[in-house]
Amino acid sequence: MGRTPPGQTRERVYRLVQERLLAGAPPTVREVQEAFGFRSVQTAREHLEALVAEGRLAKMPGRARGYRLPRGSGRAAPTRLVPLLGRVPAGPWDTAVEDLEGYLPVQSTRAAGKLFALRVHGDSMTGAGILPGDIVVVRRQPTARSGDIVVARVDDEATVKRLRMRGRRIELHPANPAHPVLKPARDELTLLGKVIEVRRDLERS
Amino acid sequence: MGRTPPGQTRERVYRLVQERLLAGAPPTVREVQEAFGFRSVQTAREHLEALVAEGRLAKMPGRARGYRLPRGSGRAAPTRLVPLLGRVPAGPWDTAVEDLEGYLPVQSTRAAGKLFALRVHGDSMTGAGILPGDIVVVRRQPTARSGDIVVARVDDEATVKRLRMRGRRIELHPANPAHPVLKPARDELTLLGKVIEVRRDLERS
DNA sequence: TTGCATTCCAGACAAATGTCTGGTATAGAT
DNA sequence: ATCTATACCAGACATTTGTCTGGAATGCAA
Repeated sequence: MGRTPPGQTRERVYRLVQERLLAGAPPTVREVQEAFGFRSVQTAREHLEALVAEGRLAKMPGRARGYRLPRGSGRAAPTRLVPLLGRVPAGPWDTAVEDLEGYLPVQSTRAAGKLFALRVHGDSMTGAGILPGDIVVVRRQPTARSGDIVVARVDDEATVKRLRMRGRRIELHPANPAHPVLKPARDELTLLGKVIEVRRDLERS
Repeated sequence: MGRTPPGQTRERVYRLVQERLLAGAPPTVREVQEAFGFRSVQTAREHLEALVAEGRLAKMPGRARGYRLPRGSGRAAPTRLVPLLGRVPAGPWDTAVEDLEGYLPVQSTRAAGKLFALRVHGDSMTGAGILPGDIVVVRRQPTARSGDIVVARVDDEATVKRLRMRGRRIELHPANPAHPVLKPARDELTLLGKVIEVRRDLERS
């Protein structure tokens, strides 16, 4: 019947798909139909196919809930859910995955290793812009380069520090003059991983 | 045949579902079947139903791709794709949504207003742990409380500062002694929104 | 042994869902 | 007027997909 102005409904369909994608899964054609009160499935389908033709949506023909956002339009880097651990993994990796506070979505280009997240305690890295309460996303890796900010366990204590290589010696530098530089012996130190992202929530405060 | 140890395959099924959910849509039962080489659909279904019974997954019975993560298990707060803007929105909101660098997933409890993200230029907030190159997630709102970190436009220049109310006067405080406190007149200032999250990428550096 | 739980298989049914054919109505351009 | 494009409808068909029934193999405990 040509009721709504051209392109107007189209836009709302696009937004619905985007919304549903983030809610967990894209809508079915019939869900779109009902969401807009179309009396025919085909109407919803035409809008969706038009969006695909415009390049604003991608689709997997035949598959249920086959409409997606096209590549590069948001999730260029693969997104992963990373566990936010309450305590630092103590023993072997598997055992400590118990007490977690939740998960947070992280985009990582090198999604290779296992990622986890930690809440920072203490103010030893404030000079590097890492404040108490911040969350650091860590990639588990046994080594790191000088200058990297790392999470390490020294004497059963987990800390976030900047790694410095002094010849063969390892130093852990805080970014706060009130804290000392740690110079642990090799066997006192376990490198848990490298900090690849820092996050701070300012909403609940 | 009881081939794999108890719970082992279950764990991998769970991770597959989680992975697919972030990739756009949860898998179908038969996709799980094929991913693990099961020769029966039912085997995949049993693993999925077991995960639901354990409370690790939720499902919408009958619906295609009906398996989700249960509430509170990661996406307690709804996740949204937030546009990372290259420049600060100049005119009215709609016009400036053009040049964006991408989207990033953000969990927000109060998903009320519109969110956008900006890359920070300059070192005026280093004292508050916001460094040059950091990304701030901003909730668009016309007002803010004293003490909030906000994004404001002053003289066609966008800045991130801490808002202070001095009686009826508004002051924008940097967190760096090298920068001056801004005391703009009412009509020189446009409050774009409140910073609700800070992110720093340490991977590409 | 018996029982029970777990893991897996074979084959089918039924609901959900993508797709298609043919049509109406309105607006604008030629 | 004629043509074209857009927005929509009606009814169907075919595939995808969730679900079910019945069973077999393995390990563990009573």
